[in-house]
Amino acid sequence: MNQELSLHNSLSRQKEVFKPLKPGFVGMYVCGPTVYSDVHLGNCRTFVSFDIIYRYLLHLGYTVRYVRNITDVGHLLDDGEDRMSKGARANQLEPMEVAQKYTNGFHDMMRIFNTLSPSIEPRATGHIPEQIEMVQAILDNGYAYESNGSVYFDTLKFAQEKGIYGDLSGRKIEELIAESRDNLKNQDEKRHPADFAIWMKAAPEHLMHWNSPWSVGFPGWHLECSAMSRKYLGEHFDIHGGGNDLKFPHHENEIAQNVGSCNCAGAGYWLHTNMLLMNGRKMSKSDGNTISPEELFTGDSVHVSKGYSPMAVRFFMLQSHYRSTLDLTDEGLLAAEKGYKRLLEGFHVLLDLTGATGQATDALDQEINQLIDGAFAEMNDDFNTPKALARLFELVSRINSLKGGQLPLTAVSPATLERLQTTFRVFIFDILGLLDEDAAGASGNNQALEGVMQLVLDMRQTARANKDWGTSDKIRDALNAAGIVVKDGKEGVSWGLA
RNA sequence: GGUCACGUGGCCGAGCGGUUAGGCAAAGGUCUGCAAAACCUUGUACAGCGGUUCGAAUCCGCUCGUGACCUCCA
Repeated sequence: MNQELSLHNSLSRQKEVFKPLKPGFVGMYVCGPTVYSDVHLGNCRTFVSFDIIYRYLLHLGYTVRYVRNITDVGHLLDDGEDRMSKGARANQLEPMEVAQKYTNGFHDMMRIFNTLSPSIEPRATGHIPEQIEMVQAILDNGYAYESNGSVYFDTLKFAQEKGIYGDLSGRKIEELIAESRDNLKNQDEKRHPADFAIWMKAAPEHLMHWNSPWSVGFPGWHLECSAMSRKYLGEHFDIHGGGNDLKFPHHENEIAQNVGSCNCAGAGYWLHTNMLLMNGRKMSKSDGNTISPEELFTGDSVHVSKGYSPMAVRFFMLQSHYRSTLDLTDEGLLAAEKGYKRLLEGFHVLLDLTGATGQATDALDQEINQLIDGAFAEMNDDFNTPKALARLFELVSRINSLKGGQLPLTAVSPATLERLQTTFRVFIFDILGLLDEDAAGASGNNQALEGVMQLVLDMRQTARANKDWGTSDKIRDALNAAGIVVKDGKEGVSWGLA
């Protein structure tokens, strides 16, 4: 359990042992959503992935400052119009009203998926001065030039002098020269196609704009993350994360801006999550290959046969590694839903286990401890949730066997049983961030149902004792029809929601 | 076109040179009044063709296929 944490660093393209800059503390920046439309599932997968990473770092005992921004400035469209203001005009709303609406929706969805809130959630529009300062610093260092009120990053000069441009995304400046398309707006203002705007002069009708030394305008595409990560995490910090599709140009340019402004590289470890696919293609809001979280929950979509609960979906995501693509399919979701229930049911059974009287030297006792250690070891290996889950499921088999009598509790020590119970609780709820959906529905405000079920099952037991199979089966079938499953065990009857 | 990934048993999905991944589904068995649940057993998979190696799903090459990035995108 005291193993080191290793993680895959996109910069080196290999696993590295994680060493925080300051022992005990971790600074992590994750690129957040652009709030000009509803979140979609792909976003959710990424943020669930980083939620696991955040939770596991906390579990390891780190004090983590988790910064995840809200992009409410918007980015340039091909026609040069700011996305935020475009949405505003279409809906006759203030730009900030649009941003707020979708920010709220994003927060609601993050809550539904049971992700922890970041420590700081800075907004791009709230950090215009910091961004202007960074533009100025880059200009002062000679890595940007002003052109017609806009300021562009001098990518070619930066690449030649620093020699690091392209390190993250594996690109070469020569290739950029050859491949860059020339259909960008203000192309003529740029010295080189690979140059990118860090300050844009606003067109007169542009709604979102601010004063700056160069023009009334707005910050460039990639600047906010550089400015805000530095403000809250410093010139050097530990982890920077985001979706794979942000690697280039967004993250590459972020690094360039960091180095270009203060000669500091920003994050030491770059983590990238892979894409959520549907029908084998990237899920994307721009090309319509998408299913909204709501549609997935309600089943109101041609892509699914039924609705899936948020935790079933979260579990589905945890069954693959964050660096692998994950193909959303109805069959996959169905399997995940059952697996999730099996895991939670195993936890419930485990809580009721008592009477462990074995020794730590018993083979079963040792096996259980090894599986527990294994689950943590898998998490330490680049947050391998699918493998950790595999160990947990092997433990579920042991747990059920202990309950059913196929394995003896006399071969498990009290300490190990307690460790197992603690581990399951910690793993399922704290690390994997799952919620007990059954418990939420069956207990708490549902004391009445508990009482009724107790009565009904008592009556059924009486009937069974009298070999009145007609009555007992009628009760069972009626409960089944009502969505309640009766489970006859060796030591009594239990029930659960189907 | 350039760059980079990936192609695993019925489905999903781990795997990073030698050992059972795991989940779902399926078959047989145990348990049960009958079921359900649970437990046990079973599948001998790694796109194709070569190569390296005592040994390859795992390394190398080629072929085919799919995808991502190169343009806003998690």
